Amino acid sequence: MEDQNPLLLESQICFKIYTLEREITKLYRNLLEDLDMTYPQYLVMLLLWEKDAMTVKEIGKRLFLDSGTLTPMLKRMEVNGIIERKRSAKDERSVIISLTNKGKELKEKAECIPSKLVEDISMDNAELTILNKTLTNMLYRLQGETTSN
Amino acid sequence: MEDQNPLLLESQICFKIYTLEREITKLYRNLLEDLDMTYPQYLVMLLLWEKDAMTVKEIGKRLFLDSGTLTPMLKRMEVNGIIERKRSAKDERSVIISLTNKGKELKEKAECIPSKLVEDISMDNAELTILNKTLTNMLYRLQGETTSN
DNA sequence: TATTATTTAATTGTACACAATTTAATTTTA
DNA sequence: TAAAATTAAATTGTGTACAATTAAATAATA
Repeated sequence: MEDQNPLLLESQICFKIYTLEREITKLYRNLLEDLDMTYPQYLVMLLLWEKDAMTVKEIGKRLFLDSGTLTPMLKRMEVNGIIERKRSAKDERSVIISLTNKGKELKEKAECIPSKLVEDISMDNAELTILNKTLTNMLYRLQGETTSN
Repeated sequence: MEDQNPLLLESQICFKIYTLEREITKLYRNLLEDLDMTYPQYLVMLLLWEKDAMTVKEIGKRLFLDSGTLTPMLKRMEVNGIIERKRSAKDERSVIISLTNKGKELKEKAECIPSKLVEDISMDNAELTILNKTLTNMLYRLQGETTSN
């Protein structure tokens, strides 16, 4: 099973992660269609459902996204009426993102998503646990390099 | 280690894959900077270095990308002088993508990339093998659903 | 305290990604 | 063979990503 040619596309784990990410986004696209949000937007909502009212900075830190991505995305979410954006009174540099009532109400409709997703993926728990561990390990190594500057 | 709240962000494998994909793209960005190409463009080049002259259709099938992504990307690669695009004489609907001399010459400069990447990731072979297997499995399940329509 | 440095978002510009539609060419079939 | 169906790219429109820069506010310090 050794790889003769390191340039051979199929042998590359990175390509699989690249492809898998898009397949997963596709799954979420279907699951989130009713909620009228995208996967990255759903990630923001997960944070806010867990703890309402966070700054853009905090959200960026948790999702590893910068303002160039978040600012326009959060504006779209504001237009859709699921979040509010307002400057912090304490520190005018910061923008606080909080849920609207509509945004809060969506939580209930989203509760079923993780289980549906696990169903779609249809892998047994043992394998998922190993995968989770390996991904965590890999992520730790890569982010150790990247976030240290 | 069981998860109380299934909506908790950190517990989600999908988020890790989403994050990992961007970390990997970041690694490639650095490695490919000299070659003046992006990661998706590099994937196209891998295919062409392996077998020159493919249609857009074939490339899309291998990379799971559609013409909405490929057409503008291939045009950029053409502008950069690494590939050529021309209509097939046999079937005017198809566009054949082939390497220019500059594109062929880049292969040599790219030979070192996989090893550098493995170095950056710095995971042992056993773990990489398991990861590869699990990713393949997961991909098989997801694409089995998605590509069947 | 006035100046400098840092921090937080926003902005600008480039490059994917993909759904949906359009256009042109080729096949199929009535 | 003419009409209908299919196929391959291109186009249109929306939504991330991210590097690099800018603007405004706050913190640090000379």
